[in-house]
Amino acid sequence: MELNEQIFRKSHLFQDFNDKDWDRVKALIHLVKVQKGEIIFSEDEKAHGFYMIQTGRVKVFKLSPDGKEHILRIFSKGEHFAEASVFSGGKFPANASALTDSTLAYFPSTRFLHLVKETPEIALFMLSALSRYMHHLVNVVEELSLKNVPARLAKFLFDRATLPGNFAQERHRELKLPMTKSEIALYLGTTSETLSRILGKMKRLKIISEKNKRILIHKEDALQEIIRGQKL
Amino acid sequence: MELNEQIFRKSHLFQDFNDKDWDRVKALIHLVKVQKGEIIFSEDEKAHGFYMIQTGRVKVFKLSPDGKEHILRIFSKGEHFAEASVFSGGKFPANASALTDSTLAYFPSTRFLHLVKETPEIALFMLSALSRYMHHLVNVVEELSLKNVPARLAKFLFDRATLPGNFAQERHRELKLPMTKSEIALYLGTTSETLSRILGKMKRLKIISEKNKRILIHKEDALQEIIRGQKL
DNA sequence: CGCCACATTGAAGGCAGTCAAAGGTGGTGG
DNA sequence: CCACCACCTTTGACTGCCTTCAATGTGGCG
Repeated sequence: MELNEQIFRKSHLFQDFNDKDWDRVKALIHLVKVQKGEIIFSEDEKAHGFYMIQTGRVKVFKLSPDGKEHILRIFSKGEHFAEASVFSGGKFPANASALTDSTLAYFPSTRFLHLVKETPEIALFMLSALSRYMHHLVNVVEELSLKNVPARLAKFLFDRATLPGNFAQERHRELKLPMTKSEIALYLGTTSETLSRILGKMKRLKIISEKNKRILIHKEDALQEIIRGQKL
Repeated sequence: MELNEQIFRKSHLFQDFNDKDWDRVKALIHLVKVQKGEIIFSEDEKAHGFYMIQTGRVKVFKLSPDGKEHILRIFSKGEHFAEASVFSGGKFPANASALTDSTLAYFPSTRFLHLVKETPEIALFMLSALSRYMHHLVNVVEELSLKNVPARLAKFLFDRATLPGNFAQERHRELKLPMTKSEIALYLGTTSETLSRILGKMKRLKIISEKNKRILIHKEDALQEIIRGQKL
């Protein structure tokens, strides 16, 4: 196991760094290997640093008192998480565990803060990254409180299908399900049963179809209507 | 109408600034007067700067396609909002309007970014502020998806009652309602009718009582149980 | 082949939203 | 000073989305 620099130098956090700055960042990194299912950190634990993924996938999630789980986000190669806790100087606001065996680059708070103070560009990159994530969270709040489950699912499907990398020129948009349906349900703040029912209804209405873990979107306009609140 | 410097110099964003740095910040400010109900900015409008409140109260909210509103947060004197959009360089993620006649200090993005580049301390303060707000948003997401309305209300009451400034040594915790009940309902992602019913139930169970816009908490433990998911 | 996790389907019940109407409250102007 | 008005709050009845519980179906893998 060793550091794969390319992955990190391509990340939006470090992409504009010159060799000198990058060397200083690199010096901070501790590589950490975690196994599938392993807890990386827990809510309310004192935050000591943040992570960037070299290989594998990690989920960041909240637990309710009775054990119900809501996945806030799933991170994969090149993405970083828990960076906010470095600056708030407090506790982790959520839990993180590995979905697959993973290798993580760990950046300790104190040394990283030191670096930021000496390199204002880093601060601006991080501000930009945090701002974008905040924008995302605001949208999550909107969807949870203002939209019903069909709308949230429709948006999820549409967003995934229009990601760069999926061919938009095709007659029908298509997406690969990035996680199990149970996980998607937790991500959308609902249950697998409800998700299954709504997917079933969409299939019956021929809005979508499914074929070995891939969803085909047949009626993009109908999907848009549902996102806008049109009842299914 | 003129700039009240003290309010801003006491804010956590600028509190550690010396006179020279503050003068540079001050030079950026445009004072803006808005009337009750006036829109300050709208979602998806190009973000051009951020605001800090000199007097008055402002709500930041999301609208669903059919006009339903969810208040993300209410800001008052000395607080700043929309700072994230400065760094993401994109659009406002939500709407803002004045709850009362207000005077706002407006900081244009480009000039402020310039300042940040030259003053690393500001960057750190902003990182810290954004991190805390993100922490808050993550909690909002948790509550919306994992907790029912009674739990969200109970947490709201408890948090308000334990704010520094409210006397914790009193036998019964107490809080002043910071906004109308309708606004609280929107803030909690529910309706005024539902809020009214739940408050009524809590009063009937003698968990709380209300007396001219103030809530008295009689059974703190019961409130905690409700936060933890105990049914009302 | 049989296990196990994931997925689907059915039935039942509850939480909360909507609609409607009545009661309360504060502010304004006559 | 009080009457009016606008807005907020409360209460009732009803509806429906979604969760929960339970049972059955399915697919991958040792």
